[in-house]
Amino acid sequence: MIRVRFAPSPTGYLHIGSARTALFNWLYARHSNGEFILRIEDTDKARSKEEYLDEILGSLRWLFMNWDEEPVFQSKRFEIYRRYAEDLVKRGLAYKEGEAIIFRVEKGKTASFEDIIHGRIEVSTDEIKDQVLMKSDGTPTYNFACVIDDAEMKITHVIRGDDHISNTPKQILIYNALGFAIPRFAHIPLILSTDGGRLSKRHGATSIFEYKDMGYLPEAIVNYLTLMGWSPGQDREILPPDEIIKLFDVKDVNKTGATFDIDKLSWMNGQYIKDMPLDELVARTENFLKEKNVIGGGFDRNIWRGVVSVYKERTRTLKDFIGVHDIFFKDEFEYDEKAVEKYLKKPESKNIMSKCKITLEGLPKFDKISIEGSYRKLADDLKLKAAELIHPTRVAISGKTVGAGLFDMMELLGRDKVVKRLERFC
RNA sequence: GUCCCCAUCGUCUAGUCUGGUCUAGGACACGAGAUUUUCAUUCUCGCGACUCCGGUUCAAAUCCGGAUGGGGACGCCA
Repeated sequence: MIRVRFAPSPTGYLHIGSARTALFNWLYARHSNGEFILRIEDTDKARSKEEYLDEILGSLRWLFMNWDEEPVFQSKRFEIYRRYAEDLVKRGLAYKEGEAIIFRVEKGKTASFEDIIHGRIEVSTDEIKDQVLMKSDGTPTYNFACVIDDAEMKITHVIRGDDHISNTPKQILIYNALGFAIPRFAHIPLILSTDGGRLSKRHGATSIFEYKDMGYLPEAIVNYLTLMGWSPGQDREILPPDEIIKLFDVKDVNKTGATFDIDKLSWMNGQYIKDMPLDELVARTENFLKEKNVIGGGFDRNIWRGVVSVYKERTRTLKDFIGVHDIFFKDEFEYDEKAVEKYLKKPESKNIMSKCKITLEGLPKFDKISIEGSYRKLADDLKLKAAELIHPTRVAISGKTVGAGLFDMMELLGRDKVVKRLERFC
């Protein structure tokens, strides 16, 4: 039985890099019918916070990562670490220095391990200093608690970031001293920020919930993150979670650090929006708008359904739907100044808008086919190109030069709103 | 500074293990064009990379060595 773990430290939000580490663990567990365990590394009492833990767990759930057992908290296991440390002292493998317990590293040896991704890695123990096991304040160090927990939790594969490669030889020494079986290790490459170096706050959003907030879908994030360091081959890129689970294997993860590219994430998010069944997208956009407190009195789900269906092909994030919502359900929305200037401030503009208005008021039926017919006829009568009516109308009713098909928009808005908005420019 | 890891288009990657099918494939971005009432959709085309130097070989992106570059670690942080 394969058992992997994700071991976050609740001293900050779950960021992109950690989420990817968690994801690779989770994918590997699900792929191999194994177990995915959570261990909370809260030994640093000063920095660990409950709210961070909640956010981390919430982020994992949001990204579909379910775990199989109750999470293990290191803060509840201090006695266990102490016992192991005392035992090492008794056996002469560690010594006390004040309240601290320190592991003695024998020089002139080699600490080595076989990494699933990198192959064999060897380090001379001459490079390794004696290691603090228990700190003076009675808490264990990372490398000590990590070894004991991975062993006691029967973790078979330790999948973690590249930055832990140099910790591993130290941990190997402790595994051996304690007589524990050594798990398999897979050190996955880090995610870099655009200027190289670690991903950090300075270079845009790093926390998973910020991406949620920006209107990215969890399945798109999972898909995108998986592709940073792994590829299913056959030039495939859009893969729903189920498909990824089927194909993913840690041994296929590559060794090179990857730079996070939000443009590609956005493109991918747009693909997921485009391909999502309409009713699901309607529900999800509605939830998103509710969370953002955008939805007010005038909201109508049937109209929204129509709106979503004409906009879904051209929308990249859920957040884009906020502006769309406002156009259809609010009377006051932003007008793009330049667009107004370009299409509605010409000498003849008022006259044209008036004619449009009168035409629309006279229509027996206000559906897109009738509207389009009337507009094309009016353009003919005025000896104008249809575009010369269409563009100003679009700006007048939506404030923007871009959007869904104009006649779709007009039908969805309904005659009253369209006429009122045209009046603003008559 | 010491140790470790890595090295294909601007970015993510395929190919590297098992050398020839790679004058290096795909995607994002970018540029041009087409369609469309506009566009943020779609389609077509284009741009664009094997870090360098040696070696092995009939043949190297692929194997070996070195250099350079980048990243990581050197905490009683995790």
